[in-house]
Amino acid sequence: MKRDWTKKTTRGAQRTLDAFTAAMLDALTGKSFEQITVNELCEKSNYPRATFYNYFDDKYDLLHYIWHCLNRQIRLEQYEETEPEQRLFVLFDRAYDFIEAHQSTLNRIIKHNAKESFLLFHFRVQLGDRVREMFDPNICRYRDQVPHEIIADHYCNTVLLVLEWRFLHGNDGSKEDTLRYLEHLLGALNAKSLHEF
Amino acid sequence: MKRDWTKKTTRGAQRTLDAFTAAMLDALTGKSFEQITVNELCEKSNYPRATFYNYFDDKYDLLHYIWHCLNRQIRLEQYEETEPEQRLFVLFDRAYDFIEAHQSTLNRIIKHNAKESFLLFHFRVQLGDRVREMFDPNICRYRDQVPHEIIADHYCNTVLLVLEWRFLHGNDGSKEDTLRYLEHLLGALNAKSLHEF
DNA sequence: TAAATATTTGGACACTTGTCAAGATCTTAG
DNA sequence: CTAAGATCTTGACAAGTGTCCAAATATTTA
Repeated sequence: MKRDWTKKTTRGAQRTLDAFTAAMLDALTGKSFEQITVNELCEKSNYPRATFYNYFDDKYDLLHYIWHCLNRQIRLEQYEETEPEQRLFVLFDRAYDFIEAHQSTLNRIIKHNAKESFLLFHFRVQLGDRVREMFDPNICRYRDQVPHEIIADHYCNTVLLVLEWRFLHGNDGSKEDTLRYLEHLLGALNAKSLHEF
Repeated sequence: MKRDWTKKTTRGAQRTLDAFTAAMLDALTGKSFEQITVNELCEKSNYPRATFYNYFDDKYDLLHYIWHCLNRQIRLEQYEETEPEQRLFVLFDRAYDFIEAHQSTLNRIIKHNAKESFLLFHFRVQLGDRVREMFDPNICRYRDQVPHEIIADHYCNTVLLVLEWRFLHGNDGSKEDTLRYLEHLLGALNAKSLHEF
């Protein structure tokens, strides 16, 4: 990470970042991530190698940047307006809709990256960080019995589990079905709150 | 993966595999995985580069081999003798004891690899594959309400979550405490079976 | 034991990687 | 509009990567 992605960028820098992002996403629809080289990304985007390294440490860093941008598109800020017990549903709802909207691109990518399970791993890590903020110690129920970090990670894991089952493992099914699975797995912890919704 | 690790190796081959394993583990106690080069592993183990590439595709492949060997040391075969409902406890029990036995080595490694979260990711993937075998469709309860792959992954995730909290995130606590957290998180799905144990 | 077969070794090769510093170009405040 | 300052481009570099092949060594088979 050569720059702070949360800071504003100049128009020129944004153009360059967008070009590398597009080059990577384009490359990913044709081959696996491991096969992609920095040279190739520079050829696709018509930038010299040194420019790439101006922005990113390596191709993994670019991937993290891309996940970061996509992650930002999942708007979870509204959870502040909702009851704590319903934040889990907000997370599921927003993430489901977001992934569904990008499903065709996603399918093209995983077609060539079925075995590169770490590809989406860092997307998961980043989302996990945000979810952990949603379920801080003051909000988590059962905080006397189980450490709140465990609760937060467990929520995050479980939401991502059902989403990955639905979108990554080629399973069809309605949003309602998927939600039902989620409710079942977390039944013990907050059955009431989810069912009430 | 240049060879089938499940097949028997000759004495000479085993000596070579052991040497590269030792070299990698030794290197990992001094620097991060990313900083380690194949050249370095060959110098440490006094083997030529070509020999390394005889056995492994790259350093990631060696890491997978190491996880594979460690994974084999966690004996889960006994689950066949137990009631299906208690297999989850067997998994927790064996994995806890195993990690505890290797805690000092583990600590030295994560000291230099705190941010390389993918380091243990593939260990997790491999263990996940074994856990999925433990909870096949014929065994999982609630199989009519939630797909069994989801149940199996959820079990695996949750066991690994509490173990990672305990051993990777620097939290102290007894095995009993850790088990209690696990029971709580999975309470809805099999509270009875675990409590009965 | 000796010949046949397989594996290991060392060096050479083409390629990728990440860094650097000097120069070119774009931005923006005055 | 212009000059200072920021940003981008460029080619060269040292080091790492993965493959190949022929010679050396080890293992198996007759």
